[in-house]
Amino acid sequence: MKDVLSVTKALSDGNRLRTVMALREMVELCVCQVTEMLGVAPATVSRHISILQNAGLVESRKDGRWVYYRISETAKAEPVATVMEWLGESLDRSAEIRADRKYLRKIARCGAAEYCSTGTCGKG
Amino acid sequence: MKDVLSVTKALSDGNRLRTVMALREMVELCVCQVTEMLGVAPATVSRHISILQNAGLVESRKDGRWVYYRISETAKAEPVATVMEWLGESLDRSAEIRADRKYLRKIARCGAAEYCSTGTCGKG
DNA sequence: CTTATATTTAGTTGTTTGGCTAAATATAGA
DNA sequence: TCTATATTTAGCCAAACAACTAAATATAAG
Repeated sequence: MKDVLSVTKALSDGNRLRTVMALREMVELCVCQVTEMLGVAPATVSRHISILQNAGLVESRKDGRWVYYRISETAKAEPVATVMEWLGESLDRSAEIRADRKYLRKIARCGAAEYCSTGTCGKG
Repeated sequence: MKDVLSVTKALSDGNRLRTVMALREMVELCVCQVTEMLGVAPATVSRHISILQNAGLVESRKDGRWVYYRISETAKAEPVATVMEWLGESLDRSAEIRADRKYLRKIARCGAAEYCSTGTCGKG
């Protein structure tokens, strides 16, 4: 039951739901990009993502100064894929998630690194 | 997003997960039966069940002094059915849920009313 | 009508959780 | 090496939450 609880608890916060949906949309994002999207402190985002990671929903890849996160392979396979499918069906048309996607498109125009460091890509 | 959060929050507590699984197993249970199973105060169970009900996961039927709860029709239909399916796949073999089922079989030998009121059916 | 039982609501308490800032860690680049 | 940037960890605070008890509500039965 602990495994199931770690997943439901991970998904029982609005900022974490937004993060999961953003990763489903963009395939891969670094912490600073998620931070921009959510509008909360980097430390807070880091903690949210680690909760998603401990639940097995996301996995990471380190590249220089950046850590990129994406939906984990186990989250794409059964039985957790069932939940992810439900999230998609239930949130794809949600106003908050649509607004996030609009914002993410702006971020995606530049590489993650450029976006985070230079501020030359509409950041802020 | 609020709807999705109400469901994930409802499922992010161990006693509520046990309650949902019990209702999946037994079709219908009154508050006092769930109270026996969980081993917490009736008021606590009542509050847990109302959270499940507000999330649309269970529905009730009043019969005299008793209020019977069962998995709601909307929880059996898409898209929420997807989540319920995941719960089944993930928890059917869980130790806690198996123990609950064993206990529920004892309760099921008598009617709900008899079990709760008389104490002549192995209650306690 | 009175008592007993089932459930819910109200109010209290300790724990968990989400947010912050500050400090620590890791890496890139001057 | 020294500085700047990205991320994480630690520590703090306020809000949310799960548990309890006591009281309120509803119904059945004597």
